[in-house]
Amino acid sequence: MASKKNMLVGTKPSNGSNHMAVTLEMVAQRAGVSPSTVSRILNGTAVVSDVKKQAVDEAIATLGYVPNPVARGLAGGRTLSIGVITQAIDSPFYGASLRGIEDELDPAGYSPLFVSAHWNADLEVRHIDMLRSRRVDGIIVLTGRLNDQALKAYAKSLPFVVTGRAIKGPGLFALNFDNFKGGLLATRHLIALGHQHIAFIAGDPEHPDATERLQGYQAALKEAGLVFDPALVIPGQYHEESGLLAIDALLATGKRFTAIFAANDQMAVGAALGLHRHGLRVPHDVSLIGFDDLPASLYSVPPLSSIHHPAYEIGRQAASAMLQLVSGKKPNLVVSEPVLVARESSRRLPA
Amino acid sequence: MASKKNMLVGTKPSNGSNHMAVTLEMVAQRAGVSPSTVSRILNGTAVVSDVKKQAVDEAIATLGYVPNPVARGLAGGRTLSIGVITQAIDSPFYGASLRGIEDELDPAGYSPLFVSAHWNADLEVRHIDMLRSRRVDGIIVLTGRLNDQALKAYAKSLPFVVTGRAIKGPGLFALNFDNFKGGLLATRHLIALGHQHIAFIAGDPEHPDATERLQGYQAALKEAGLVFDPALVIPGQYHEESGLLAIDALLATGKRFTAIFAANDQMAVGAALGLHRHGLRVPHDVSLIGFDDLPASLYSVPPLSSIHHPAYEIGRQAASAMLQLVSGKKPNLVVSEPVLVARESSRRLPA
DNA sequence: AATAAATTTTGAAAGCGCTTTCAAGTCGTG
DNA sequence: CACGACTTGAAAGCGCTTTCAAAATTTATT
Repeated sequence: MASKKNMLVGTKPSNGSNHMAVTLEMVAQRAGVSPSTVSRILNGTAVVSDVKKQAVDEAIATLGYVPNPVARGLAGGRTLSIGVITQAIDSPFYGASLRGIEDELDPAGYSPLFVSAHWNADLEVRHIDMLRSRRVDGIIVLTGRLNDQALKAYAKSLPFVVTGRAIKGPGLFALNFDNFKGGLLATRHLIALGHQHIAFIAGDPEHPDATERLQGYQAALKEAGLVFDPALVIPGQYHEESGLLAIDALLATGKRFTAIFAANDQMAVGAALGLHRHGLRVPHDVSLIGFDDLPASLYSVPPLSSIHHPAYEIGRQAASAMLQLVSGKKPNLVVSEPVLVARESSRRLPA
Repeated sequence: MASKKNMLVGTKPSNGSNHMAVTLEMVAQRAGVSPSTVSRILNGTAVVSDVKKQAVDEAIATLGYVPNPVARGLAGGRTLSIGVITQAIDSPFYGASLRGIEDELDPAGYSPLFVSAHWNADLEVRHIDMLRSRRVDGIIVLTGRLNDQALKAYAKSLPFVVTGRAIKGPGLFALNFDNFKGGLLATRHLIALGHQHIAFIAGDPEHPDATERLQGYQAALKEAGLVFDPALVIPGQYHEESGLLAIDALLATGKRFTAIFAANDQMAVGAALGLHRHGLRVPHDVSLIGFDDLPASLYSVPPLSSIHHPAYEIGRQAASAMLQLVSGKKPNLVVSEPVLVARESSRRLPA
């Protein structure tokens, strides 16, 4: 029983795992077809007769064949990997988005490639180039720093999904969250509780979302007929430390305030500590509301009122949109609206 | 001026980025040498005459050549990527380690491939196989669930660096943190402050680190001549919720306690809220200490005393060890010792 | 000094595992 | 029985690494 050709055997790596590098060619041989046919079945790039398909499917099953993504990538095919540019891999906010991306990509057989750009446009460009050299099938940019122009240019050669901005273009999809409305909701909440002197701890003005939240704050004040006092808005950088410092700055102005709206939860937490240091109690002496509704905010003392920002969901949606994009479809998703989550850090102002 | 052969030109992708896919072959042609020579220079796999090396270096520079990691991977070479198995990409604790890994790998030209195993051994295996099919050069497992046996087997074919356990083997390096000592330190701190009735909120007994911390707690009690009361140790799962619940359980026992040691900061935070809900103030009524010293613990109200667990540093060290491993060296690192960070959540028991 | 032998540098060519033309082979139909 | 519509295989890459052997040097030998 001489084999027709030289039989392929596959190299069993001498490691414990029985991960026999079985190749497409071995599958072809086993099924009695050509490698091209196997490839076609795998990718559905052509019609193949049922008998052969059956034989191949069986060969794949018994051999436990798994396509090699690296070879695929080289051959010009897809690598089944998606680059994800985040600003900090350990950010409590983006972390949820990353998980969403992972959860969505995994069942589809795609792997995310996470890189942190640290709010630095140059680094962002470097990472995009790196991801392209690694032949990712698409790139998701979470609140990037690149200008729309550059993004559009990149999107011409590779699918892009971006969050935190409104932009359109071929091979480009954007998911934008309504930060203005969020700011509006937060401020209205405080106003509804009877507060008239509301301070605002702002985010980095470099971030569009930060200024949008500020605008929401101003709009709410205006619709309630309250005066906007610039002295009551303290600049911050979106991290805890700046929330802490903001309290000192705020108190130093000598201005009266009974409530604070922080542009994100991290600063709100810092502010809470700052108030505590000055002997001010939340919400007894001052009401506090944040923005983003981080998982941890549920457990701060007291639990922080906030504007829910669906980070996890946004991650899933971004990944879902990317999946559509790579399969040639046009994504059609809308990110959900901000919603107020009133907890114990804000309370009605005693009459 | 006829060119010798057919000149290679390189395909300029029609995208905005001027990312001209220049190949090694083009470099070779430009420098007047063979591709093999260029490859050898790039990888330092053989001695090359200075003149040629010079010519190649120049060609690389003017052409702006960047090796294609995908092709490299296929050709059996390295992919310059390291798989990293974490338990949850959005974990506040592991996040810091991931950042450390990223920071260490990046300058070396390596890219991390992060995947979450969600404390599930099966998923861990699936991910390891996936990473291997993607031809990563090594795998870092942060506190995995796999048994040492399996790990050793895997390490035979691919460098592995693991944290959270003590194990040795060829191609395998482990970084272990002294959880026992950490538990000892935390408990001693409370004892030194005069506390005699110290409750312990335990972590998931499935995790060795959790039981080690418990042992540290018991050892400290013993050395101080205090009795160990099993009723005072409440089981938990390392997340906030279980800290919150633990307080209810603790209070339900009717036992007296003036201090609590939570096996991690997340549970400590939950416990803080639980105490707050019951009208108990920290540290006035009960002192509280956590474990891990998460970045956020600095900003809880009041700032949480904790045992510093150098997550970021561990990440860097794991990556550094991996870099050594892939370059054939034997890593030689020791992870730093736990250190007590006393903040405002623990105070001396009034006499 | 001349040549043989041992070394070292270099290039040709064969893959790595898969995709994708391109053309040949099969059938069905008018 | 010729021709269009499909299915299938051969073969050429993708960009790089790596034998293998030839070419260029150096060292040894008489």
